[in-house]
Amino acid sequence: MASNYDHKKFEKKWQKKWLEEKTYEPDLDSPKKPFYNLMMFPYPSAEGLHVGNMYAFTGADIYGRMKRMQGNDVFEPIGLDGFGIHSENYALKIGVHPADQAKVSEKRFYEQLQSIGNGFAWNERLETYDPEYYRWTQWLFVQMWKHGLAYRKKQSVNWCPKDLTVLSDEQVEGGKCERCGTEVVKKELEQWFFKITDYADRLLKNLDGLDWSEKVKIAQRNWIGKSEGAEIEFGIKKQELSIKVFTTRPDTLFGATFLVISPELAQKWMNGEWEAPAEARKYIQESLKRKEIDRLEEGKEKTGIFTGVYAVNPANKEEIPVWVADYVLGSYGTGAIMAVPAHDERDFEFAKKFKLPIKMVVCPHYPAKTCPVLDTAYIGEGHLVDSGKFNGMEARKAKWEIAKFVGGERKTQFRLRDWLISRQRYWGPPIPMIHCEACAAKNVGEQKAMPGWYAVPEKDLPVELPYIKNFRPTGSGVSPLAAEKSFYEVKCPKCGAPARRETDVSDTFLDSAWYYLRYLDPENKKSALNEKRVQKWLPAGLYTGGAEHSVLHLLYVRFMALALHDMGLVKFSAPGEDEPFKKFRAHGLLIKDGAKMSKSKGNVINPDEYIKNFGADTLRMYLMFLAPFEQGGDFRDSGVLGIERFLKKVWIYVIEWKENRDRVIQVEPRNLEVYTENIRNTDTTTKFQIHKTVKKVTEDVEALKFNTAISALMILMNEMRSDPADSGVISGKTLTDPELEMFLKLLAPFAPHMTEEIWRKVLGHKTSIHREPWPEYDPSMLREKKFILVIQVNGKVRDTVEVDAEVTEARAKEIALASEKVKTFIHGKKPQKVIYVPKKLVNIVI
RNA sequence: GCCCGGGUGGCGGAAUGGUUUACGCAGAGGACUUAAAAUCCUUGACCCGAAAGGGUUUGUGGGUUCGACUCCCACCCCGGGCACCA
Repeated sequence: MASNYDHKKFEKKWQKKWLEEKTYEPDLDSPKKPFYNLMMFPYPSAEGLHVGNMYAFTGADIYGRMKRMQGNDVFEPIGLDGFGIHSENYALKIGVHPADQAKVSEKRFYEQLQSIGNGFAWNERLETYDPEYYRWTQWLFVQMWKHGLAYRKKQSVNWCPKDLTVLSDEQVEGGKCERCGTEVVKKELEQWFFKITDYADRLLKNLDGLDWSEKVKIAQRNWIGKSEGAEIEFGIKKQELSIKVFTTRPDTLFGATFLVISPELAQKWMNGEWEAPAEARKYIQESLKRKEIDRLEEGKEKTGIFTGVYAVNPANKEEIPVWVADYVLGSYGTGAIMAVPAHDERDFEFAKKFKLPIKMVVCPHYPAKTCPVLDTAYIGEGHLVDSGKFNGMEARKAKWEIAKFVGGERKTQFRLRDWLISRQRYWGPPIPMIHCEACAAKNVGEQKAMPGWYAVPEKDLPVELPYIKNFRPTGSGVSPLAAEKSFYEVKCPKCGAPARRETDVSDTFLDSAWYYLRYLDPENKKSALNEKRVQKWLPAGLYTGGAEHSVLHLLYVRFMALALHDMGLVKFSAPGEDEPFKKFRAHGLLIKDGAKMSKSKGNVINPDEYIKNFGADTLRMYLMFLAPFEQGGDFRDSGVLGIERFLKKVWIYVIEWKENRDRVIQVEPRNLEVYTENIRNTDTTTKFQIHKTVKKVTEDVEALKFNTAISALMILMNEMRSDPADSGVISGKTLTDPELEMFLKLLAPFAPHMTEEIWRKVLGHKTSIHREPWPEYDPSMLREKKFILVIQVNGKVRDTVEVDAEVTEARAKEIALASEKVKTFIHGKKPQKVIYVPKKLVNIVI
């Protein structure tokens, strides 16, 4: 008798079997149809895997499983992004050494990742904190250095005064530390940077050719922030000085009624020959101190002060005052702007507050000679007025002419800044650089601009992270490694003099900027990557992950790929291709009962319990059934039951189907043919449904719409179970062997364990269902013989009639007009129009 | 403020110009059972009506169309991201 499916018995068993049989290990060296199914690897920074991780991995895995069955060699690796501040903070929180915690987390995470039933290629797993991995992360740093893409510079960084540590930009939320809520201050520190700005243009341009979630592309475009404009020089009266400003609106130059310089630039002046008035000096110093916090305060009023200096507007030779204000950024453009209050909201606000003149030069109601000043800045199109010889021109068209007129230089600015790569923390790959005082004094070194600096020779890599007791952040702006003499004392690789090793570690995002390359050959002891395999497997077929990485990981990883490509270190399969991921899809966010899951709310779902109670198959399907994958979903306990029932029904159906079939064969082996033939002739609705489902599921999985794919499988199951077949020996409709197998294969990516149990133990196949070819539908089976003709009167449905699929237009209209129900709405009037939509409806307009 | 999503039954959602609410959950009624669970069957937007039937309905208001959840315009609300980038 058909007993219930017991997931506890089967899931572990098949997971083990898949490992033994290497079901999900493709031939990395000679794949026939390589398909790299990559998903963002997790960072183990909590008690265990979050159900949100499982959501992401399951969706990607279902897609990968279909691709595998469609004949691709699918490579679906997994690993741990275990280095870095997330994991270190977790270790600090629970009071364990990060290196010890890593071992615990590794075991725990891998067990959990095993239990969700993904088709991971376990042989290729990697951990970023493994010296065999970070040896090559350091090697990449050295390559960046050698190619002039890594440099060192003094710059202000985010500093949390409570946690006594540097924070990365992404750890600053609304000007506050994401962990303790303390206001972040700025601190000047010497830092390592990667020249991502060199690639700004390419990173932007390449986006057009990428098949990525549109919101991610938009986020990257905004982050790169390309602006085309001009640099225009303003002379300063009575002094030899001049001020250069960057503007995207040279057409409004005649409306520039004052200049504003940033406090940073003002300070530079003060260090030079400028005698700042005491008031200004005070303002500059104060704003330099609290700038970052103030800027983020909502509804903050603009502040500023007059410098006492006047400049000359090069367009009309008018004298205009120079102000210093903190709404102008020192790090963007030239650090100075021309203020055109009539046509810029920020300048308008500033002019209003300090009663500075506002002059309209772009007029929306041309041909008025002058234009009244509006109560907000006018940023729209219009014609120029009050602009000398340019009067009457369309503002947009005059843009470059005016710039040229005053000798301005065309310039492109990017909002993107160089990537700050160094961290004053412990748990990361030490930056493989050595500084020699002796060489510095002699002004020699590997890079002219940075005397005394040498990369650690490649043969000496990795620079191992020592196991030290005092791994806590020091608060003094240096890494805890700076207290370890045995670590930092080295000899200069050039002159042999005593030198000092860099004690900062690199950003976690560098670890994750190349992991996908290492996956292809994680054991490689000779080089960072296996060029042949890289060329075969990349660009990846699909990359999936969270949208929160839109402008961090996803930008860094592209940058590194471009840089490696230019260094000649990687070549992808298509000639000239330099992007690693042609297709990227962001999964949605999983929430709980309408609210975000968070530890403070206590509503974080632990997948373990659900796997234990319902099984991985049920949880996988439930997560995918919630909503479209790219939209996210709302996790509610009650919904799990629906999937549990569905899988139970599948199990019972198959068991009964098998028992029934065996009984037929037992009586007389030849009966199977007769039996099958009978089925073939009796039931066409189910056959139609099967082929329709194959089409639907295939298309939906391809589009990552797993929710509707599951719904289609349910509809088919309901159909299979309805109306006892003519034979009367089995409840529900009877399928032929190939038909039942088609259904099972469609279900296999969603419920890999149960379908495998059925495939091999119930149906007796020798090899895995997950290596079976994906079912194809027969288009001729999809043709319906009849359809429901909808009859409308004035667009409202009044009747429906089942008609032959081949019905002619004339006949359909005739049927519609003959309908009794329709007649009562026509009231004997003559229809003005009768519209026929083939296979759909007739609309009678009266 | 700007950018991106989204607003459809009691709930998650389906439908991208053609029967609104597929599929699932919860609910109601019934069968089986000593009983419960499980399972199965029926029902299932709202209003009027005993019923037949009719009317209304996809955030709001307008428009295009024979026909609009779907396209266009304006507005409101929710979620997410960016935030003085000149």
